[in-house]
Amino acid sequence: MPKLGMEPIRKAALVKATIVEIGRAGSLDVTVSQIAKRAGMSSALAHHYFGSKEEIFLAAMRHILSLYGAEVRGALHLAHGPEERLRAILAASFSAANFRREAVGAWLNFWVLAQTVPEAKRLLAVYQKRLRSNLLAGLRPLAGDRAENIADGLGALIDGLYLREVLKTGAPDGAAAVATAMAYLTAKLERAQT
Amino acid sequence: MPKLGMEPIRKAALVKATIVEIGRAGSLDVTVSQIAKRAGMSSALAHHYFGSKEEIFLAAMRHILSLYGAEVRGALHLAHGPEERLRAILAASFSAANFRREAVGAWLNFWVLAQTVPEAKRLLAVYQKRLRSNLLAGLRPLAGDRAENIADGLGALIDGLYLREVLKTGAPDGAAAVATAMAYLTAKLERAQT
DNA sequence: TTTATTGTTGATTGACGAGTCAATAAACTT
DNA sequence: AAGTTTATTGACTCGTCAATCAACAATAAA
Repeated sequence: MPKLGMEPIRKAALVKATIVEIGRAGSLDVTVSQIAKRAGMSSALAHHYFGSKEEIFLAAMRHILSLYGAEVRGALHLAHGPEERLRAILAASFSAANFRREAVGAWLNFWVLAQTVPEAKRLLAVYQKRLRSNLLAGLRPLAGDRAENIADGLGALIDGLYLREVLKTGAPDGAAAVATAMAYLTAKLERAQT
Repeated sequence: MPKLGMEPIRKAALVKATIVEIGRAGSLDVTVSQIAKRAGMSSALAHHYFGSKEEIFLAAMRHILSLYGAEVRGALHLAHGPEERLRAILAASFSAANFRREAVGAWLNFWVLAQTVPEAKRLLAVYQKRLRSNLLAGLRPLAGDRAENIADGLGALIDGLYLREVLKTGAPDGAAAVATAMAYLTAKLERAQT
């Protein structure tokens, strides 16, 4: 059976399985065996490819972060003008892919991971910084030097909407979240123009 | 040594120690022994009084929630008029007592706990509901039927500001958080009046 | 066809941790 | 004084889990 070039395939399977398992368990208390099993291999193999559980978690984080990043970039690419770009960022943030229960659960737990694991903290900081600078790019033409202020509030609001999604029962509603964030935005912008 | 009436004292000590340890560890991966040690007793005694680790966590949650509730109630008591009351809620939310690193860390982890433990979820839901109704009471006279909309956004914003505090390095800045939340509020209110 | 190299796992190790228990002691009751 | 309740702990059980290892299989390189 052993063909060559398995490494990327297995790694990808493990990353995917990790996100699913964390989402299912709702916590980082997931065993390597569970993850490996879901990914269709032995736990020994998981260790073989990643070396440690922590590395598996970090890889999963990078994956979620890069998925999100790609989606934002894609949406930004199609959008023209500041308003459209801002809306695109919000839409990507709450898109079906990112705002699904399992991803949101994983996200929350990565936040916890960041408290202990410096590399996890770093990754999250990168995400925050990128979001901030994307928002600023859209906001500056519209709000001038009030842009930073608005961007920080909007960033926190986005994170808060994610957080609240965790406690909700029933299917996630990305559209509602986008609406809330857009409402914040327009309120702030109208005010900035005065 | 054994005096009578130790139960409440020991329970209180354990609750306090739990919050400190969770804050320190940045996760729920805290052993009963650690908690008990910090509270100055054996782990067996902790089990004796609480029965299980989960019960200890829940007691700690109730404590934090009730501290917060008391602070809001106290602040509300002194405030007159809708605007003042809203400001009071925000000030209480980000007061030095609630917004300190260790409490924020514990808060985040209780969110995680809520994913697994129904009682924890219930407690968090109670908190959310109470916050919402407090905000609504202040908002309705100012914003009429847009109050609900604003309250939901503001609630999420508060949670988001907490979340972001976790990643920050350095001392927490409650005043800045209040300012951000107030800015949201005034922007929304001005808009509502139109 | 030897000899690496890569893929793969069952079994094992070693550590840690929640919860239990038996035993001891001080205080209260009668 | 004898008996009961409350406080307290060290030692122990039992389970779990991350990480390692020895061994085996298949492909590629020499």
